Amino acid sequence: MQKQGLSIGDVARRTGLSVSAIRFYESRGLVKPDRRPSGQREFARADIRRLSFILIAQQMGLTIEEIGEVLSDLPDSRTPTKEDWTRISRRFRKRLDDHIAMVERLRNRLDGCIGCGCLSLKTCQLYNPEDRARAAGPGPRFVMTAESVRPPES
Amino acid sequence: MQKQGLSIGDVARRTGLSVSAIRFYESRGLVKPDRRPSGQREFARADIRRLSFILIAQQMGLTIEEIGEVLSDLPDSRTPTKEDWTRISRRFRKRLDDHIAMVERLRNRLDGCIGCGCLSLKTCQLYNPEDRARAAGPGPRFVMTAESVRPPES
DNA sequence: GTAATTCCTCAACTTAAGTTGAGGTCAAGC
DNA sequence: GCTTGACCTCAACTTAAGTTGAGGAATTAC
Repeated sequence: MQKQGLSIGDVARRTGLSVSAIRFYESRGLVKPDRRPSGQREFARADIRRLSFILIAQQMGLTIEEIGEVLSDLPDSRTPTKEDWTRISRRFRKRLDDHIAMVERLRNRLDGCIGCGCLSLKTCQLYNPEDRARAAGPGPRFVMTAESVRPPES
Repeated sequence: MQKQGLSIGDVARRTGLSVSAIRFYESRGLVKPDRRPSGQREFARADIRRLSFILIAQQMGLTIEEIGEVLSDLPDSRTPTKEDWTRISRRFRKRLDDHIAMVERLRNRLDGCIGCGCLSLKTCQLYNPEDRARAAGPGPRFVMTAESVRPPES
């Protein structure tokens, strides 16, 4: 049982992440690898799970910052248990449910518009400005995209 | 019947868009207002509908470029009819359906993981690297976010 | 007739999530 | 024993969808 810990390259290979992405996640506090005397990073086996989790969470639309908050619920001292991870996964379930409900609402409203063919400013619900995302300001708009999360059979 | 056309400020007021956003959309070819002799933009009434449509399409996750392609299906010469708009809306319906299906797939897989509590590298489907979005490279990741599209009753 | 708006262009800035590259150290293979 | 290859840091670049501001012209309001 080699208790040597993994190099960043090992972790990259096992997670499919790029080395630069892993360093970036560290800079954001999502992983905290040890350092060897030489200064090189030394990851624990549990970090692979942590990093894989980041990928899943991103697929669900969480930002790096949000993921950091979620992960801060994991114990820092001991290696996380099944229960630790399960508790966290359950929260995601709610998020996905909310998201699906919202998209279905949008679809229903669009259906109404296809039906009436209106797309008219006064009558069409889709045009209701109150209803618009209040996410104004510079920077990219983050929205749902079908492409960004690939279906199982690519 | 004043056939004067609308100033950019008028259009901004009626759509809820900012003046700078409208100029930006013009720079991307999504609207093509006339110019007055003085150089000021002059919008047609139909442009309001065009711009409102952009907002809806964005809620559905289309990029500006994609929206430009969709809008290029509208006749440039005559004012678009109900049928023109309906045809375009119908395409969105498909997009939304695909998106919902994908998120539901993701949810089902997460359910499996909550059930087994595994989140284990070898067994958990969520960790399958093949399954990961192949959208690598710099720039922001565009993903579905529940917050970015506000529900009707804020 | 002038002051206050509104409009014009163009360049630079913003955010997120990383990538790319320069310049330099460390470890492994032969 | 030295040459690859892996690793280190830090700064600059990328994309999307706009915003902000400078510097100047046109409209409107009184």
